[in-house]
Amino acid sequence: MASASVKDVAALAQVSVGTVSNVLNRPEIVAPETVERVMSAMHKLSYVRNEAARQLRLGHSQALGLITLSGGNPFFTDLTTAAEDAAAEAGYSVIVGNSNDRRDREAGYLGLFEELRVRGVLLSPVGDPAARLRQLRERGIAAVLVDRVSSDDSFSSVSVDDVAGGALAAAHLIQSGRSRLAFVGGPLQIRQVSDRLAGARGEVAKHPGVTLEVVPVEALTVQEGRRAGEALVRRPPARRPDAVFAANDLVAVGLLQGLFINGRLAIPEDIALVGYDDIMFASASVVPLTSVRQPSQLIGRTGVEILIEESQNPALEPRHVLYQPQLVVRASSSAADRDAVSRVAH
Amino acid sequence: MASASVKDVAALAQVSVGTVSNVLNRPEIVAPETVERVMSAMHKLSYVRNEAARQLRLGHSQALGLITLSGGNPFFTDLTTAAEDAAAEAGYSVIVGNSNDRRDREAGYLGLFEELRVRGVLLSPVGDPAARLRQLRERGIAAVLVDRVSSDDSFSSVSVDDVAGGALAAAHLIQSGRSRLAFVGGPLQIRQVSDRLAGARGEVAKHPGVTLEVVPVEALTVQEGRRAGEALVRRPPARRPDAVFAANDLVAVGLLQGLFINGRLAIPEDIALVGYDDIMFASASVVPLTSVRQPSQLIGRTGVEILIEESQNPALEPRHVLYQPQLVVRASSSAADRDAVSRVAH
DNA sequence: TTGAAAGCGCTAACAC
DNA sequence: GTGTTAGCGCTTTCAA
Repeated sequence: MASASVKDVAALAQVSVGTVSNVLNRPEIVAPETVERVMSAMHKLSYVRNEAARQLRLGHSQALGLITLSGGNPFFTDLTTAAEDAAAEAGYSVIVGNSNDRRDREAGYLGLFEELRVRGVLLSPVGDPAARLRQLRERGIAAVLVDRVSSDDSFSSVSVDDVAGGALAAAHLIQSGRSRLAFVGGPLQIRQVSDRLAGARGEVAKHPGVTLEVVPVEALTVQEGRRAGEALVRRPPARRPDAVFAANDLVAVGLLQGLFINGRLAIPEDIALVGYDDIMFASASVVPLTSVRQPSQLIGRTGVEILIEESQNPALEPRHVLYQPQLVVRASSSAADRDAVSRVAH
Repeated sequence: MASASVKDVAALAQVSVGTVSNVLNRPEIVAPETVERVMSAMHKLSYVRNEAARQLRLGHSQALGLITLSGGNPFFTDLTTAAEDAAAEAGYSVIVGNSNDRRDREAGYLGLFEELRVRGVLLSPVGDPAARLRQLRERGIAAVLVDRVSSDDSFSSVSVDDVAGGALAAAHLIQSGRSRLAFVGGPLQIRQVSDRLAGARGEVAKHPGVTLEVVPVEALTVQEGRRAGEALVRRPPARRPDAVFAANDLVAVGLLQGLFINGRLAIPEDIALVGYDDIMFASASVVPLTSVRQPSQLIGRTGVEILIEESQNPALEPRHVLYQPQLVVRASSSAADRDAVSRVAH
């Protein structure tokens, strides 16, 4: 019942605990015959190394912390899986926490990771945690941001150009002949959200006569998107936008439910819709969704790689990797695409 | 740089380390004025408790392990979130791992959790890990299964009646007038999959003239579903099923892509489709999906609650909680529903 | 190649 | 109320 320790193994194998530790960590320096004997003792006692003791002695764990904005968003699950794979290859494990866009939850995980003495933290920040991250750095914990923070360039970042992505979406809508755009997203403290909006604004500014309205939502979820869609439907038609850019695909899917399924507006005829992330459900939604694609797996993998390098060498110059997003056009913004599909349906 | 320890705090506050430990763990037994002094010293040194040392001393961690079958499946993300909430309320944290239906990955996480000396493990098993779990139990680590394992009733379980769910789906399809059913799912070693199939088989057996074919897939993913759909499309129409029951909604969404979007078959006219889980994308898919709903959050919460109780009292009798699934009918299996929606679209 | 011993930071039992 | 101390299981010098 009480777990066997190195001591028990040593006793059974008739060697010292130092030798047991050596077969665990540097088997090449101990005599093959001794290795054999120790291994068999471990097996007999079903010995399992105590990670806490190891970590206490070493001064830090073999884990990385990852804080995502939302566990339900396929963009982050893809990113997470890739991060775990990259970490595993380097012998690290990953502890994942979701802040759900809340500063207090982010702070909570940062505290937990600090107590756990993780080697580094990869995070999609809510607001601006730079001060907190500097404190972790003091303690030897590296940090890499998914999406850089404005106030402190001393932390490496891996991001996608969200301003460019927002511009891409708005330009496409304007080119399709739309002039009353709405941006549905929030909270604006999230950089991804405000950048996508800024990109769209920049594009709108280039086209006189085109307007952009902001419809705020409390979170980037299907539910909030549906609520926003229902509110839009209740407006008199003349006051409705003719195109909507959603801050992510979850919101876009919710808008589809609110506008199309419940609200009975035609997409894209009445309102054209563009989402963001190109999650795997985008192409299979009730009206296939035009979306801005991000390389989620690449972001996760690159982030972990930089994090591991920096945790091993804190003196490294911070790096800022910026990937470019890509527009994927489908039926929700293009009548041609819509008809191609709906003709088949009947 | 080197982290401050209780010793440093004690020195600065001019008390002993025992007192520092007491303000950390039982502040009510130390004089208010002393608490004050110690707290301020902690703050000055930005002291953060070393969880590894605490855990080493205590003999176990304050964490629970959770192993899901798939991180990309919204059913499991819902379950996970609810589990985390329930754990947090009781002062535990949750470490999550995805086995992706692979035994070796499941074994890997079980090993990691054992090294971490977690208090308990909640898992959706691949195959039958009962022997391994008994070994963890020896070490004082409790286990609760999401979906019970046949070979050992001594572990508590929280599951949904998958046999009933499969019967529900098949009965609905047969009642809608279909007679050549196909079940798309796999691997069959996963209990959820084989039970859903068994339920469907039982229902089919009651109706002479109705057949059920099994179309195996390697994993319950959108990609595998799409592949299966494309294979079905390539068959001569007479050899195609007139109804498909997918082992989960991810597969169903993939089938929708393969059959409808790429294959240009009419859903439900040519093939009626039923999925499983009722994820939030089911109602917003290209043809809204009929699905069997499971109480994912309730499962996660109940599982954690039982786990915590059992980790505190290993002598408890194992419990088996069984929830009932519920059929949600949408357009993918019912022409009436489909027309209601598609009429609006034009 | 192996053994002996110190010490990582913490908690809890016991003494004062 | 507070101080002293042993020891959790491990790794890593240093000696032999």
